[in-house]
Amino acid sequence: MDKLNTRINQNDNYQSLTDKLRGVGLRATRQRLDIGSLLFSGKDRHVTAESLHDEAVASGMKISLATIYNALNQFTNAGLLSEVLIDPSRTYFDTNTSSHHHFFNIDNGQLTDISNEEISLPGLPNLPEGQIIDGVDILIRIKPEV
Amino acid sequence: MDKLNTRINQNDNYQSLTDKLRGVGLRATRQRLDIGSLLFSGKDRHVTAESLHDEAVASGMKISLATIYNALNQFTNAGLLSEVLIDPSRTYFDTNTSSHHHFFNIDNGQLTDISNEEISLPGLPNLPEGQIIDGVDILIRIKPEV
DNA sequence: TTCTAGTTTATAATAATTATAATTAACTGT
DNA sequence: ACAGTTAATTATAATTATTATAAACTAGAA
Repeated sequence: MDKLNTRINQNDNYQSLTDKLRGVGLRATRQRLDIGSLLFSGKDRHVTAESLHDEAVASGMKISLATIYNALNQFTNAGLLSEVLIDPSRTYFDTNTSSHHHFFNIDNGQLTDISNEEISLPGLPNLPEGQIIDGVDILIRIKPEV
Repeated sequence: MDKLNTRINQNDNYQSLTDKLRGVGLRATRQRLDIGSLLFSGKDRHVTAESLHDEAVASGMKISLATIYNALNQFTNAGLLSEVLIDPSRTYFDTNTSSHHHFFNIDNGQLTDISNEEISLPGLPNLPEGQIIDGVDILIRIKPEV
């Protein structure tokens, strides 16, 4: 019954997550719900596969790293996450999928969102013939003064 | 003498490259001169370690991939190249080290420079307290119309 | 020319990510 | 609730990009 209670509670707690996953055509598995509970519980987040796996393990969740990779890629393809270009040696995922940009603190690796209202790009260059914009990424690298 | 002629011709052709390398504190080795001749012969270029190695081999140059990696990183540290954030799975190097930005054609992977005059970013957001800008990267992803 | 610190290179090591294939679990219809 | 089908999970191997190692080589100084 401990197991049953957990199951029931999880289903309760995860109902909106379940809807979210089904809404994008993904089965609501325990692992995806657990991952989703870490990613989509309020504030926006930036994670790597490894950081998220560490966090899941620390929370007592039983999920393999392969599943984390799969889920992050599936969530991204489904539009629940977006990929951020920060560091060629690691892929970062952002729970904020709206159009926005980033500060990257080169001193400590911290990533901060910049909302679209805080920045403007009025003078867009002429696009090559026959091409249209798919997206714009602005990364402002910052460092401590002095 | 064939070998000698080659040596002499290379020294002639590579004189300005030799100066360039010495100017940044790097010895003018045959391999660095060969790599430099591919990178700095006029128009600006975007390369990966592997693409440059393929090109060097195709030109009959005898350079190991490890040396290409070493040279690209040394050139970058010395300011002769800059690194571009395009694709987390590969590092791109740009011979254009002035402040500028990029179009990235998501359809064919082609990278094109956008000069600073073609783009403007007037409304910079407020920086976090005590932080200053180290650099700004703008990447405009484009794709074929329709 | 000789000496020495810096360089090259084959190779091994590392690190992030993806592929494989067998087990397990979610959904669909009954 | 049940069975059947399909998809997901996972341990593990494979792959890929990159960096480290250490021995052989070489550029530039004396």
